[in-house]
Amino acid sequence: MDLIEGKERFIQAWGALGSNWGVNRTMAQIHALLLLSPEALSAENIMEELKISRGNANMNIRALIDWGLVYKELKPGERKEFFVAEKDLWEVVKQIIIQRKKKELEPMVKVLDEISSVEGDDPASEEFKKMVREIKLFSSKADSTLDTLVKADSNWFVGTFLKMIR
Amino acid sequence: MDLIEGKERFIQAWGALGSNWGVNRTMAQIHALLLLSPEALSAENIMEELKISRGNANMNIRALIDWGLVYKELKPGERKEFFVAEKDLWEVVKQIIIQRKKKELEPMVKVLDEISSVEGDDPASEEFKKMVREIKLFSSKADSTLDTLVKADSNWFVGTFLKMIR
DNA sequence: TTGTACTTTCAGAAAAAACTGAAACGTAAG
DNA sequence: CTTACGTTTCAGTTTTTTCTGAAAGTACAA
Repeated sequence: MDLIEGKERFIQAWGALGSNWGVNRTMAQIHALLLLSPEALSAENIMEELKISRGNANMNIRALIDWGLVYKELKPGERKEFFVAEKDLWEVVKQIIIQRKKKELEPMVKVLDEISSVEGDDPASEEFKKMVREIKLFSSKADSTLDTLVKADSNWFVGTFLKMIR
Repeated sequence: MDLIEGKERFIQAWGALGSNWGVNRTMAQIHALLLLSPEALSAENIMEELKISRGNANMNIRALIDWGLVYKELKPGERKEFFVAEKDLWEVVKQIIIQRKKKELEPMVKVLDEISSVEGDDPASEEFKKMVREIKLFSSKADSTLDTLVKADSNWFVGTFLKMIR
């Protein structure tokens, strides 16, 4: 397998993976391309390599920046913008956790709070409220566990964690 | 807020959450409905409550069973099949981890193995191989961490983990 | 064997998500 | 001010995903 082919395979695989992670296919492919690229790339470079339109490239690059997975880089003298990926994978995972926690877990907790106030003391209502309380408890625990995880650093994660819990 | 309304809100919210977790909206709504239901429900019950077609109900129920999130329950004397949700949320999360690890992480590791054999010792190829090795290392660690996590039991998760890592 | 009650399948329809390309916009240099 | 170079936006189109409904399949009982 040669380099071109290898890159291609990786970009495809990373794209497929991303599409299950709240990151659409193209967004993940752009990230993959940047991950493999030692130098910063311009929007044009990305459009060419992935054969996508300017609009698509621009929108997905912005989204990656919002997710904190890609950074803008301005070269002195150049008017064009260049982009580099966050290459520390633990950092990438952390960013995804942070973003998704905010976008998913927190709204869920809000709904749970609201619906825990259903009226009625019949068995069905009591049952419902009990289930809601349980889910709320679990969510809060998940929330704070993720917070702690995100504060932990890379070395701790890859090194100590495993030994500690065995 | 009354019970009907509360259930409705919960089903909507759980559906939205699921759609970001590799579980489609309807599948997650069926799971939500079953979670709230003290008794097992038939396909018909589910079709009515969620206003979906028989085909859709059937396909999503099967998928939930495949994911290990819902169980079939046969009532003696009844020909119809009934369904109950796995109600232990830690069990639910574990199942999702197991399934997604298999469907996503493992194929990724396979691709990484393949592409780590790119030929060429020019700087670009070396750079590429270095990146691939790093990603592979990270993936393996994630893989075994998740394995360990999945083996741990619910009480450990909700109780000890937090204290341990603080 | 036939009827009945239920489940499964799947082609086509509908809905949702992603992409394109061109026009509008912003900004620095001339 | 105007041109040149680059970025952003978004209406319309394409692609992908999900859903429907009817037909086919299965299994038990009479």
